[in-house]
Amino acid sequence: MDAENILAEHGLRNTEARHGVLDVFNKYDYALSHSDLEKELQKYFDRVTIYRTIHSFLDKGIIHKVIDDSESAKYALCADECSSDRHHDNHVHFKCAKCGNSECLNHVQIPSINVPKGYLVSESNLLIEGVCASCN
Amino acid sequence: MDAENILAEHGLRNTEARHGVLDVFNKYDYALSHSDLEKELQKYFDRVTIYRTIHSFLDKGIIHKVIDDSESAKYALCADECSSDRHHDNHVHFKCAKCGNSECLNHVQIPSINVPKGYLVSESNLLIEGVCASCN
DNA sequence: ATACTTTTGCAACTGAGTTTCATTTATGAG
DNA sequence: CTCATAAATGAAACTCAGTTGCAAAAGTAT
Ligand SMILES: [Mn+2]
Ligand SMILES: [Mn+2]
Ligand SMILES: [Zn+2]
Ligand SMILES: [Zn+2]
Repeated sequence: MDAENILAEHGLRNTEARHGVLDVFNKYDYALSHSDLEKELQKYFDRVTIYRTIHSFLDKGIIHKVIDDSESAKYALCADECSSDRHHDNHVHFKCAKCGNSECLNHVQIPSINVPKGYLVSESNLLIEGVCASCN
Repeated sequence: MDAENILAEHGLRNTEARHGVLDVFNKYDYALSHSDLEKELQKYFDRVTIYRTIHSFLDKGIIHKVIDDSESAKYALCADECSSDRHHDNHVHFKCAKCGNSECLNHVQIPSINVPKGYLVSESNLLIEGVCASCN
């Protein structure tokens, strides 16, 4: 799906900054931080605009946060039909110790876990660290 | 085990700051951030000392990092015999949406996951979000 | 084309974490 | 116990991620 349609379907105005950010996400197959985006886009857009774009994409279900022990937050495109109302990003994330990239293992589901009595689960987040297929 | 022994066993000098930080960790049953520690200890020690204490405890295997989608890092005491050489913190972490606390579910192991061909796993980190037993 | 609303740029700000260096403290040898 | 040495601490300054307020610019519907 092209950038214009993605924006329209999630109720966002079609602006150059959003288009540009989407293009960068499509260009890489691993999760990107604000500074990754800024490296490619700072000639065109202000850093605050990039932060705000990340927020609206998160909010509308265009991207999801990839939790990672690194200092700064990373984000990746949602694979399925996520929306403001509901994210279905129930897959495992993999962080490579060699290249440092974190990627979505979209086809590896997070197993359900038995928690102790009294606890209620709403969502899970699983990060696996190791060496990725490209670096191995 | 008392603070002095914990420090000695991990090859750290017995100082007031380290003793104080250990006491705060023992006082709470959930993971603490630097600012949580600072709230209790700022009258006695400099904030930089608290940062450095966290680093040496991490390094020596006295505490481990609790990964969490929150802005700042959190840490918890290691339950088993962890050391510089080896951490055995293979348990699930639980973050409560109500109270905001993250705790170690020390008795809930992270299951092993089948990753795609070509990937090598070295460690896993599982965060479950929901409502904790106290808030439920 | 116009009016209205959202988005953007810019500057200033906050908060987490780090670095440097001089001073103080813990520890082990004598 | 005293002293020498290495390690730990405090203080100030700094870096980097992320946020806020506000005026200007751009998108959208009529
Ligand atoms: Mn993902
Ligand atoms: Mn833990
Ligand atoms: Zn890799
Ligand atoms: Zn709770």
